[in-house]
Amino acid sequence: MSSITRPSPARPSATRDLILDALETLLLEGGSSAATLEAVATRAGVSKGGLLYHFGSKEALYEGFLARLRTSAAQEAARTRNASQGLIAAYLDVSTVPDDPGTRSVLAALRLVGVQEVDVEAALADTFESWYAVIAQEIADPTLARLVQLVGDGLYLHALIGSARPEADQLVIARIIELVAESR
Amino acid sequence: MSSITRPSPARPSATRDLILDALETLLLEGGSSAATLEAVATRAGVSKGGLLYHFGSKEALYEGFLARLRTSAAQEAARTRNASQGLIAAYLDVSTVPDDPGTRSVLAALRLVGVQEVDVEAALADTFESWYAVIAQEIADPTLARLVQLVGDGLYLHALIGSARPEADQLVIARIIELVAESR
DNA sequence: GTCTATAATCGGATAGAC
DNA sequence: GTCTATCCGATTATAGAC
Repeated sequence: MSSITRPSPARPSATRDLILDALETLLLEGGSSAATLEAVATRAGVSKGGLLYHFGSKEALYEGFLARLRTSAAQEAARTRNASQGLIAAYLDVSTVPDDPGTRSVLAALRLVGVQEVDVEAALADTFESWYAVIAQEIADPTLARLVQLVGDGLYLHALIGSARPEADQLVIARIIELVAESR
Repeated sequence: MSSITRPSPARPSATRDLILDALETLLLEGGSSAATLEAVATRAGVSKGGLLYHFGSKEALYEGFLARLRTSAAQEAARTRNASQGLIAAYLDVSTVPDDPGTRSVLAALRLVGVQEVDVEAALADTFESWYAVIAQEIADPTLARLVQLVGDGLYLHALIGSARPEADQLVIARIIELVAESR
């Protein structure tokens, strides 16, 4: 019966994702003030009106972005969970790679912290939480697990402000791996 | 000769600091979008025109804020350097206290990351750098020093998104202290 | 030094054609 | 589903009185 012409407005359409990609890129380039509806639309190759068909307001746009962040982070965490070996190293490494899709989304979301329209903080907290679950599965000692998480988050913060130190950070990661090995 | 009526516009006046305090508070409460010139002026108890006498533009206002961040962070680092004993614990503890004046300024600045007008990232990088210098003075092993810094920055990030875990984080801090002690 | 207009611009959102 | 045109409110910045 319900073969509606207009697809359920909350579901993946090609344009929807293009728009969210454009938003992400603009957030990374110039923060939330650069991400005007006009700019996002243009970057996505549609008009402002076209964008507003998919996301009825700026708030809806932000919510769409955070929804995608949550689901993709959860998926990535699940995938990593199975990869199992070298999990900690992989987790810490990815935090230092600004080109990784997951890292890009998190860094973009970090630039959205503080906006009125949506609760970015909660979405990020959930994201970090889903990764902590993966870490905790590998490290029995909860204090050490939290320590690993905090180092990873520190790496994110440095990626955010562009003050990473690749060589030093690799040594830190190696040291962490040692600590984890000793704890078993 | 030059006994100008108007004080050198870049120097501390009571109102100037009130305005910067107001900006800081508004950034913490509602992010950069909440910090309009009007809102900042009202919060500081002056009119928009009054504010613009001290800071000729929004960019100038932001620069004033970052300048104060740099100098106060440098001063705090210098002070801590002399306190010397329990330095690492103090450094990590303060990262978890959102009421500490220094922490407040850093968190406010973090909410400014990505704005067009000024280079917030560079100011924050300098701030973190001045603390690293203090840490490195206490910890001979540079890898361990960086690890301590990363944990501290992870704590900042969690303070930013409101996902700190006071008990767990205290245990992590205790563990770090042990690691530092062992390394001597 | 501080205030009250006021100008100029920009961003979000609606209406309606195609 | 996408576009153009338009409206409206908010925001930065200026001008000039006190």
